[in-house]
Amino acid sequence: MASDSKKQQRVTITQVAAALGVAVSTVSNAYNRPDQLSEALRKRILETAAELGYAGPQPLARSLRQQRAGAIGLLFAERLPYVFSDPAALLLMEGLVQTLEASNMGLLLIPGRIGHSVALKNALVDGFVLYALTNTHPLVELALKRRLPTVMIDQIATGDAVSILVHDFDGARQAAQHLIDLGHRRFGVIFDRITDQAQGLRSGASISPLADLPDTFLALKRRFEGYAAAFEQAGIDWNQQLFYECSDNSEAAGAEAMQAILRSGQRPTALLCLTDRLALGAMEVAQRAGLRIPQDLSIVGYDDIPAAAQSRPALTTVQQDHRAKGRLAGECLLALLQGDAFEQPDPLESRLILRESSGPPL
Amino acid sequence: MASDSKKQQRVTITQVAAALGVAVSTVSNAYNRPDQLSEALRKRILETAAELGYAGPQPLARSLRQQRAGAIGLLFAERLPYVFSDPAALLLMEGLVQTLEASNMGLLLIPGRIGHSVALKNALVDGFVLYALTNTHPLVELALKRRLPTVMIDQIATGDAVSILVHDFDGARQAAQHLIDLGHRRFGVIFDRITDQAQGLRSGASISPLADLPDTFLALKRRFEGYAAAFEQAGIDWNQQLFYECSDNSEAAGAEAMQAILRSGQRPTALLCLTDRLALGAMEVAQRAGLRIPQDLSIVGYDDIPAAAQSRPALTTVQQDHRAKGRLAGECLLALLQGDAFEQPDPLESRLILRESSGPPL
DNA sequence: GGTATATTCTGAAACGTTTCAGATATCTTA
DNA sequence: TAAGATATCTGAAACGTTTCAGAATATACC
Repeated sequence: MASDSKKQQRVTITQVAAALGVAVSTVSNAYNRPDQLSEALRKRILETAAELGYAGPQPLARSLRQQRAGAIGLLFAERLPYVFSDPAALLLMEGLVQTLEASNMGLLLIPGRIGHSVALKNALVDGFVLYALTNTHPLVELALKRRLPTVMIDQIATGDAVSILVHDFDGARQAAQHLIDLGHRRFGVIFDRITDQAQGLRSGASISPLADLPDTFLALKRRFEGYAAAFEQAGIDWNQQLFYECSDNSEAAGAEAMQAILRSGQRPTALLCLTDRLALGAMEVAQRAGLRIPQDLSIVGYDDIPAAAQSRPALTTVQQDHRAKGRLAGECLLALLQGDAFEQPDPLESRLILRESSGPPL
Repeated sequence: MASDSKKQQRVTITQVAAALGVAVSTVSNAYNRPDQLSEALRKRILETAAELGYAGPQPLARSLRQQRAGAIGLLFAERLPYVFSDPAALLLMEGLVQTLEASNMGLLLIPGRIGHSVALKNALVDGFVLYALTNTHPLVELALKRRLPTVMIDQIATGDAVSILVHDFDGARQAAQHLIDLGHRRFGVIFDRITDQAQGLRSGASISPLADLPDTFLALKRRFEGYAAAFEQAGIDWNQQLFYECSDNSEAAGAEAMQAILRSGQRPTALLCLTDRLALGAMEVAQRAGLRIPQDLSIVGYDDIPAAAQSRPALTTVQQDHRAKGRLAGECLLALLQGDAFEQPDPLESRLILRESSGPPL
């Protein structure tokens, strides 16, 4: 009996059954249906299992048989570590996990490096949540190929998927309208990357919200449209405003944008930032350059991440309930898994939160 | 052919093979070993698969056959959503995910509600990372029962598991020594829950670091011992100090602790907090009560979370590299999975970061 | 033309469970 | 005591792949 080899053989249910001379199904029942066998035999089985070092029914085999993985997969455009530094994403995940936990489901974070999709193809999940992806992203297609229940956040669902949307148009329009009402006429707009190579300062024409950008985040597009609607109503020429495309969504990127805007010579009196992280980075640089906020420059963000309320001055921003978004995504996916009647949920509200970073221009 | 029923039958590799009159193994090879069949046939197979709506080899079956899940599981004492609000845990996860991503491994967040361990028993993973658990926590035992490669963070490993440890004793001693050197003699110590019911203000004797608390976090114990060592060397009586046991690790809990300390009448000149979150909560309350920091009260934290550098005044604290800790955990686990030679890694460094929240007593 | 070598494809045995219809044995009930 | 109900256990068929030794066919070489 050469058993103590380095690569120890895993003990299986069959061996436990053989050791006791009972049927495999009886051992299975000992674990899963205690009412199906006598208490005495069950106890003997569990004891023998412990002696032999049986680790209990192997989840992979059980899952194959039952055709369920007990987890849902979260797919994300950025490299995985990034998600842990993004406050909005974290709140969303918190909400998602809250719902899943109640159903005893796990959350699998799937590494999504472009071009290397093996992890996605092999992910042991019962469904997907797609987040921060554009409709044309290669991972989306691959995920849909899996033909699992799917919910897409901030994206128009394709196929049988469910969409979780927010009223981004309204939120953005409120933000722009607020600044217009305060008397602003010259704007800077700072936004996350929409092209492969972030282009920095851009002309308004090149990113007209109506131009069909090849591969754009829906939320970003909707927000542009909201800004544009407010501009148009006030007779403000979109093409005359200053735009800056960042390389990513981070405070550092926002800071870089602000520096470029300062260098540009054109001096907007108000900044519309497509995320709070960009806004906070820009604010810091503006202050360091001696600008008073909001007297010399008004700044309005988007998302209302926790840091927005704590900055000095506190950031005026558009609030959306990221946690609720995550919870809703989880609920929709669980409903889908149960085969419940299919129904697209209503878009979530977003509303302007007035704080200290916006005021009338001097 | 009643095929379009509600619960659509999943297409399998067998059906694809049958449709083309080729062997199942050939279809499998078309997906996994393109060099094993002619390009022409492979193309036909893939086309037929697409027509039939075959989603590709089902991961569960493949995983069972290959005996690998392609993910590792993270186990956590707190309810799952909590982890997303804990800066130290997030940094750790970021590091962990960074390592895993490089090996195309996913990270499964396992819901760990006590008493309901079904998710843990069924988790489809190749190994575990245990974090923020005490050695006697029921989940630990259950995880070890799975007999998978395991790394335990901030915990002495049992069985074949690997331990990731930090020099907490040194870090804590440095923190206490720093305050002693500044001239402090009366201390308050604020710490996270160590008993089922958090007890608030406690006597020093009841939590003597040498008393064997039944179910304590190792890191917390080591930090106590570090404080105690510094106290003893300076002739400061541990039992005369003021202790407060919080109900959880949060800013709110730290705030509550500070209020209790203020009400107690005893007024320490310095506060040793076992985490930065507790320290920041306490600092806020102290300031609101009119205390100047550090003149009226010095505060030293532990962890060096990002918020520590940004508080006013910036928090003096003990730094540990949470990201590196997560990375190391990932590397150890991957090595274990590969069957590499087993070796306990050295504990990580921790060192005092001097900032503005500590100074000589008035 | 015959042997050796590639190339392409196949069959059957795993992987380790759960499930469910049925086989025994035991208990009620009239 | 016969018949029905109940409790306990069994056997075999899935679940959907991958793997690997070998069969069949084509290609190369002397």
